[in-house]
Amino acid sequence: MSHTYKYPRPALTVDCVVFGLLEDQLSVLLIQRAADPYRDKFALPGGFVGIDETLEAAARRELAEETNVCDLYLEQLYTFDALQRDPRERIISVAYYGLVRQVNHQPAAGSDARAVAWHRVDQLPALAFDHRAIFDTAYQRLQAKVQYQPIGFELLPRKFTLTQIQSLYETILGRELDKRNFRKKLLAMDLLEPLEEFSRGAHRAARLYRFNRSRYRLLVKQGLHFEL
Amino acid sequence: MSHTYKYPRPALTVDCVVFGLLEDQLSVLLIQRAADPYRDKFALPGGFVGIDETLEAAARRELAEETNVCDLYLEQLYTFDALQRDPRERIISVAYYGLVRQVNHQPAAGSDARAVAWHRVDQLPALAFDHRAIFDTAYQRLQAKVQYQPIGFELLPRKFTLTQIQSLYETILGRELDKRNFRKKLLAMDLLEPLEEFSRGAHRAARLYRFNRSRYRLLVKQGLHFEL
DNA sequence: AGTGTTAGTGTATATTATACACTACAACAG
DNA sequence: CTGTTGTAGTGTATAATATACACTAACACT
Repeated sequence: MSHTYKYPRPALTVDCVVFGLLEDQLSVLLIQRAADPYRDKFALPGGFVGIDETLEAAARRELAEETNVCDLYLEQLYTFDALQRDPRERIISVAYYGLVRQVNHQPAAGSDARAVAWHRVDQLPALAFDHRAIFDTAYQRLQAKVQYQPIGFELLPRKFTLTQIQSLYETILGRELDKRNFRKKLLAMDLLEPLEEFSRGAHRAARLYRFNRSRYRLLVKQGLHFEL
Repeated sequence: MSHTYKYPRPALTVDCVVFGLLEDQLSVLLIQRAADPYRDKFALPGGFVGIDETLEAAARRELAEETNVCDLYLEQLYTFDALQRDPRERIISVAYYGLVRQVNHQPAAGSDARAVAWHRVDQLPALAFDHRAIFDTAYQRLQAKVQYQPIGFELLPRKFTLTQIQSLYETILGRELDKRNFRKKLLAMDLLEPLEEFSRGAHRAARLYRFNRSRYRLLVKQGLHFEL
């Protein structure tokens, strides 16, 4: 199981910036490395790309192996290529960012990872390699994207209240939004299906909504685009 | 000069979608392949990434070698990773898109290329590999990006008239724009320096302008962003 | 001197974004 | 069972922005 090439090739990895809501705080999934280099340091989950798998498949495999997280929205972010980003050898890494709906399925440490945990984006520890730069790129992209594509819903449960989604947007964008204007705009897009279900708990119950994915696809086809 | 790795690695290439204006038509730089696979077919310029060069450096090197084009705006586009995109072996390609100011420096065929030429984007021939998909992605990105970042200027000479830039935008976006509104918005951004020079030719001379890059950077820092 | 072609300019209207405050309802405590 | 507390839910007036639209100015050429 050894392979010879005429010219030396950069190694190829994927790294994943997975966002989720932990106690209503935007958080990122980090592992603590079990091996050198950067042993014990925090890092993004990721690993080498097999010869017979797509990048996205590699990202999903590594996430499952290292963190036990699966079934998530994943999208390619950027390819990081600095010459010295890894002290071992030349490694080029294709970064993906992901959104998970429930932070329920507790992440479980797997191979290569001493521990896995969610970390609030405003309280990140120092990261290994150039992972801080990768994270920054992902966070910027999330902030930009959330304003013109309805990906925020990927972070919420399938049924949610308008208040929930508003506070999600406030968390991501880092600023407050006007309740009435937010609801007006959001409902005007006609992407949310009101349900006959209501939230339970102390205080007045709020109506639950569901994101209508097929309606979204239809609107995109017709040239209309979501903008918040 | 032979290298052994424990596990097989995908090969890594860069491909470039270089846009330019040829006779006022948005065009793309294509080579005609000199070697198999896809010998004689049209393709995007590109090639393998060396172990000691960044992706952008590889893109610039390949462009210079194959097409003699240099000094251009270049930006990473997307990484293409389908399993069978190359019939020879597993190759992952990082695509870049570029904008060149003058289509003067006639492209000259170099290694790997039988011929190099500009092709209007609305009259592209069939392309080798998955290069059609790469081109489509690049064109979409250009159309999207031109509306919120002033990259269009990279396609024009350093001194240009308002009519020139308007018709450039019309070409890229594929629709007509209102002259007065376009000028109003563009000038309101305060990114163009009016010069005391005028175009020459048949008919009334038009004032020349210059893009003020440092002013642009300043505005971006202050949170203001270009939007057309 | 006249003709043809492009350069250059302002205003009125429609659309969209913003700012803002009260009532309705449910749970819980007493 | 009633009062208190905390969240849900709703409309309008104003400001800002986008759009639609037509004529005069300047130069080159005949």
